[in-house]
Amino acid sequence: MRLLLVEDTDELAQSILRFLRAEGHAVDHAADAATAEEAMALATYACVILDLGLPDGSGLDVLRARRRAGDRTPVLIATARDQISDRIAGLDAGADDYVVKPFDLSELSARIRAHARRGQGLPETRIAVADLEVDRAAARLWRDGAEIRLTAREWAVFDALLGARGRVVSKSVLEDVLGSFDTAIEGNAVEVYVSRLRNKLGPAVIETRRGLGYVLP
Amino acid sequence: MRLLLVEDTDELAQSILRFLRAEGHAVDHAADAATAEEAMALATYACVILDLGLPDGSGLDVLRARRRAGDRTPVLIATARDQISDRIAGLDAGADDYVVKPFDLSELSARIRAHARRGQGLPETRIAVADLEVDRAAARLWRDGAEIRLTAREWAVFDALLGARGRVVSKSVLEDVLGSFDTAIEGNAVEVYVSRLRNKLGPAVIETRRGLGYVLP
DNA sequence: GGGAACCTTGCGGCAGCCTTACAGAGGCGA
DNA sequence: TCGCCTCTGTAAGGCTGCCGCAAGGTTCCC
Repeated sequence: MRLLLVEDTDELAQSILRFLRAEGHAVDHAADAATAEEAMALATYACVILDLGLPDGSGLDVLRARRRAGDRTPVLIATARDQISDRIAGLDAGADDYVVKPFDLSELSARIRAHARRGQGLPETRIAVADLEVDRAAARLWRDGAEIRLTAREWAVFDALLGARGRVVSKSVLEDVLGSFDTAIEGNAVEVYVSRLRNKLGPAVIETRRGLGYVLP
Repeated sequence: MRLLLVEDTDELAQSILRFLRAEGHAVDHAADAATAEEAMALATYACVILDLGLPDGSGLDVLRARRRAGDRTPVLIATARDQISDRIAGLDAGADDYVVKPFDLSELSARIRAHARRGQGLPETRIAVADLEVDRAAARLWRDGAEIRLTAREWAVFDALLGARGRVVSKSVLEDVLGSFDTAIEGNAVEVYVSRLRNKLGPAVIETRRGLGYVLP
């Protein structure tokens, strides 16, 4: 499969390239953010391995820009062992995975297989819903730049509707979202949460389909 | 969202459960492979966190069994730092990701979000019926881009006709469809619903076969 | 022309939904 | 430990509009 390696340390890059090519992959190499962005715009890759510390800018910016442009190519971030916050930022920026440097090459290979195999289908992290701006990964949302705060359960219901956007979600599915095996839900809890959400989000965001469930337009 | 934690070390399990529940997730807990398998068969999870060292068998076997059964729920493996071969085996068995123990809880959470997000990217399946556009999974339909709203029973009848497209559906079958809600049907209810559907969908969509039933061309 | 099958419309009853209120659980600060 | 606050789930009451029947009209076939 066709891969893109974004890595500025030449020695490391060469050894990774050698290994992946030996495995039969067609691998392109970009040593800086500008080249990487250009390559991703020009070609379609099964997977991109992205180093964060690039000479001409953060790899994260490249990633965000591509995601904003609707690109869903699986991206695997390479980071140093102690940069946990980097990893989280990376995942939230739309990365699919990360590997910790120094990484085992056969492990890298397994991860590439895992991600390329999946096809794809990664939605952007910021989406517009009615007049709201929603960041699913961060579990936050805004209207006119002002943040609207949801409680944990309110978000759980809203997130379930987001995940099935455009499709009708039955009340029993939403009950499932709210309850586990041990804490079952009875009565009209779902209705109550929909009501509370409408109070915060406005009445037009969640539509009722009598007898069927609820939809996010 | 609804999660499943498979972890046999009780102390660790409790602290993860507490954390994830505080984030608003509905989390089920399984302490052995048998329980885990049962839970995954019974409920639909947004993501599963799977420990490999279980008392009654390898978590990998559970994973392989589910994948063989066609289950695509995102699975996140938890493994000890030095078990690189385990990680590779896990990814190749169909896992989507792994975290290394001991892991940072907020990092775990970010990874769960990243994977659960992806699990829902189902493509919508729209089909054309006469001059209508129909999405059966979403229970919605459109003409010229404008949505036509059906009530629950109207949709039940229309959906039954869709499922047998091209074949004649007898009135008694449609009565069954309507009766399955729980109240028995008498009289001309089916005719009434066909009439209401024709009002909304146009007269040419549903054809009458006198003495036999109805067809969708 | 007559009968059977089907279509259409109107309407009361009630299921399903919305909203508000409230009590319990849990967290937090003093 | 106590009080305060937020979040959560249940209960109760009110309202909306869907449901199914009924009645009368229309089409089809013998």
